[in-house]
This record gives sequence, structure tokens and C-alpha cells, in this order.
Amino acid sequence: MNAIDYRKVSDFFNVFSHPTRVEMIIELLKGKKCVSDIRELLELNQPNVSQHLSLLRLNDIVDWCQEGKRKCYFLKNPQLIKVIFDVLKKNKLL
Amino acid sequence: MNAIDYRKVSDFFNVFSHPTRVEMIIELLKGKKCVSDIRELLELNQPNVSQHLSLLRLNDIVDWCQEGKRKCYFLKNPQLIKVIFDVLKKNKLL
DNA sequence: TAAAGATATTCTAATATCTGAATATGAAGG
DNA sequence: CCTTCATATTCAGATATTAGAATATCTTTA
Repeated sequence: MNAIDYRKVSDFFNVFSHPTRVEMIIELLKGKKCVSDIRELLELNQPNVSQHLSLLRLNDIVDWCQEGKRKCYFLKNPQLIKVIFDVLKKNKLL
Repeated sequence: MNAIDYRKVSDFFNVFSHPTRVEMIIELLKGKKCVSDIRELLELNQPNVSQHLSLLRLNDIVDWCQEGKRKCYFLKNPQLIKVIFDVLKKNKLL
């Protein structure tokens, strides 16, 4: 009973295991952004942005809302992300 | 100046992005263990354990000491790991 | 409803990662 | 030193992930 789901944990961390996604998440920590904002900020092509966002979506890290023609992405639980990144900062990992 | 090294961050998270390594780390959180202890606990073959441990070593998550014929592995910064996993627990991710 | 802009999906090639088998290295005891 | 036990490294095949091109799907507005 109450066995740890190691896969669930590793899937969560896997979201953060690519530099592009880390950068996306750090940008989203500053506030909601639409796909083309992210595309320009990170200087990536659109499908690449979209693919990484879809992984973030599937892992419940982000959600989005429609704003006109744009889809605006935001962190579902910014507090969680903030806490984790603060821990990294304290440990000189960020 | 002070640019974030996204690769460094993603490399750190990558360590935790495999269920076997998550399980290893959780076991090491309970205390120092030698390779064969880990092998038996996780029911893995020896090279596999060794490979995952080497990744943990290269990323400065663990260190080891010789005890007789055995190599005993331990977390370099258990406090950091503990804090991160506590955050996960609070968020029902663990 | 047609057109245009914004985003998503699919596909492919390149690359990275994982596993397990074989082999190598290193330590302790005789 | 030689043997044995413990661990590490190397290698090859299988699998997964990534970037980018081509294409499809929404959404809004005319």
C-alpha cells in the first residue's frame, strides 16, 4: 500500500530535462505568454515550440487560454515551480 | 551577465528523469548503500546499477567510499534532495 | 463562408539513451 | 603474486527523443 510511483516522479522531472523547456518554464514564471512570444524569445521555429509545449501540457505543467487568435500559455502551479527553482538557486544550480 | 545555464539545470533534472534513478535516490535518502545492496533492493543487474550510479556520480548527486571490497554510495547533498522531494510530496507527486 | 494568421500534428532523419553481454579493473586475503 | 569477489567500462542493438519540413486545424474577421 502507498507504493511510490517512480515513473510518475521521473516523468515529472523529465519535463525539466531539456534546456529549451527549462527556458520556457522560466519565461512563463514571469507571466503568461502566447506561442509566438515564446517563439521569438527563444528564437525557435514554431513546430518545435509547439512540440515542447505539448509535452508541458500532457504533464500538467501548463495550461492555456485563447486570446483572440493567440493561445496563451501559463503555468498551472507556478508556486510549485517557484519553490523548486528557489531550491536550485540556493544550491547554485541556477 | 549572470545568464542562466539552462543546460546545467536540465542536466540536473535529467538525473531524476528515470524511474530507476528516482528509486535509487529514494533508497539512498534512507542511508548509504553499496552497489550490491542496491542491486538486490531494486532487482537489477549489476552493470545497469553501475551505469545509473555513474550518471549520479558525474552529476554530483552521489559520492562513494570504499568499505572493504565494497563501494558504498551516499547522497552528496541529502538536504537538497530531501527538500525537493518534500515539495513533490506536498503536491501529491510522490 | 472564405481568407489569413496562429498553432498543432505528422513524418523523417539524426542523435541520444537504455539495456544487457562481455570484458576489464581494483581490493582483500591467502 | 594469485585468486576471488565487487564494481566499472565498453560495446552493440533496441528504443526514445529531438529538430525541422510539410501539412493540417483552429479562430477571427471581412
